[in-house]
Amino acid sequence: MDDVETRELRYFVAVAEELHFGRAAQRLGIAQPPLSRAIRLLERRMGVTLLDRTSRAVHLTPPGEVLLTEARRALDAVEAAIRRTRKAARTTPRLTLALKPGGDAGLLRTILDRYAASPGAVPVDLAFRVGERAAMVRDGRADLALLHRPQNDLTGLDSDDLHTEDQVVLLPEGHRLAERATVSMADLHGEPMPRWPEARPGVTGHPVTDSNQLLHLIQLGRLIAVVPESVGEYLPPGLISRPVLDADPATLVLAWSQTSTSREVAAFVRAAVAG
Amino acid sequence: MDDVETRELRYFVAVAEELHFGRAAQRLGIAQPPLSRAIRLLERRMGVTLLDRTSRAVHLTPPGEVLLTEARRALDAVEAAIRRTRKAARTTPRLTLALKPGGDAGLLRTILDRYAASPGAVPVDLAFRVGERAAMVRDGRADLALLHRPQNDLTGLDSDDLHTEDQVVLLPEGHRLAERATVSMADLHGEPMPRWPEARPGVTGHPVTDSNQLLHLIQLGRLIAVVPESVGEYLPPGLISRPVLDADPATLVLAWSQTSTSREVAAFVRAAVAG
DNA sequence: CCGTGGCGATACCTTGGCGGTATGGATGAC
DNA sequence: GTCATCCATACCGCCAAGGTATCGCCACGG
Repeated sequence: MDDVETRELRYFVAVAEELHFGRAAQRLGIAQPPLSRAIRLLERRMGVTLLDRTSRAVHLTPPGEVLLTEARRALDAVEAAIRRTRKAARTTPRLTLALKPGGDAGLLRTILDRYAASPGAVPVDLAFRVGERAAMVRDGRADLALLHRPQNDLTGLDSDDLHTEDQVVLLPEGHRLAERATVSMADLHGEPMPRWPEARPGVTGHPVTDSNQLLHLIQLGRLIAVVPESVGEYLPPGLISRPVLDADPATLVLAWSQTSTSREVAAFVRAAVAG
Repeated sequence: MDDVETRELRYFVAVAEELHFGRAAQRLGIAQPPLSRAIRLLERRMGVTLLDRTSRAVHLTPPGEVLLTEARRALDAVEAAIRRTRKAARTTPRLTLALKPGGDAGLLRTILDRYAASPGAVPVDLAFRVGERAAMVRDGRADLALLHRPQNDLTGLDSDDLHTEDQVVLLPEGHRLAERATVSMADLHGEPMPRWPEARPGVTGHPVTDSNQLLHLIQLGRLIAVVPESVGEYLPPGLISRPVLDADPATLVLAWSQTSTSREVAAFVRAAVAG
């Protein structure tokens, strides 16, 4: 196979995202002509036209669309390789656990204590992120993450279930559903819902980036949200929660990379599921 | 992140596999000194010692082991990107379906007919492989594969179940279990079992590469094997099958890449599950 | 203890190709 | 028609990848 270098893939991704050679070159920190040449060379070697260029506009061809997706994936894999290698070289191993603030259903304290008491335990760093937690595990920035099934995409990850709980809907006071003791998914149809970063493709809704923002938007009557009941236990004033009887239960899972061979990750998982 | 090129990863993988700079250089078609230099440069940029070298032997360090695994994965991703892009560029699309000879439980004829009758159907190439079918889908050599769950590792693949069947054990005539009408998994404990190429990590057993070889080895009394009952229907002389009552049923699945956006793959899957 | 052979590292040179600047050529806006 | 925009082409300089020759180290045979 004619060798394709990561540099060429990075160049292609930049152009494909910008759809503009000049801006892409600027983003890459090189001049435009070498970029044009590099892309043309890549196309010749692959024997495929990746971009339709007129002097007015640049478009991706269908194979170009494919390469954009696949090249991003390949570049992620290269980055993950480097990160995991560097991590493996650390003399003092540590674990990084990615989680959403408040997204541990109250279990984390026990898990951390139990892990810390196990032989060979290493320090655990907590990385609080709203979205991107699965991506962090995939590319090696985190060793473990607390995710929710089915909300998160667990592709490429191994996981163990920690806890399943029913879901509730968060409503502003005075909402038309606030008088009901319980609601069903059908009642929520048409209501504006949040879309978290890194949700599975196909999920639509109002983009939100953190939970305070979400609570604020609900309080203002702009959104409602379905969340695990443990999240709905302590709410700021102006918000109420109601059980959603027919919502799929949310399962809190502990996830880690399928490629992990780390003794520390295995020990942490053991501690987490032991209870 | 300091850019690492695929060339450097290929060089590292070659050295890590050969554990010998001279042979690795020969395999790569370059001279030994540039290879030594490239590896050293890679180590400096990553800030990690990957290889312990004495003038007598070369060993992988623990981070080197990690990089070997991860670099292979990353190189596979790059290759898959190129292959899928080229495939997408073909003016006359085709589908490639990887399957094990006889491993279709008799369903394939119907599926192919139904797909061929669907609008927009394209020619389907069949790739008969014993192992490696999942890998073919992952790296783009095949668009679809018939696999068995839980025997195959479906990581990175989407799949739909086609058919579930109970399993039987294949025995040579005169085997100690041959007189029994049925057996249980416990009865098979300690018996020599086959290990197919590309089995999930952790599965142990006598390596076999094709089904004729397997049948022959069973006939010779060297092995026994648990297989789906459709495989055990027509057996060469000297072999008998007995139901294994408590074996997990084997599910024949149709699998394809999670990253596939191909209209043709989607149509084939629809045709396959429609019945 | 001293050759000898095997192997990776070092030194030094050559060259391909990557990136830069200048400019051309096509196209749409007015 | 004129101008602006934007990608392609032409040409140049330089770095780094690859080649050859050689060194230094170590295991092994005698």
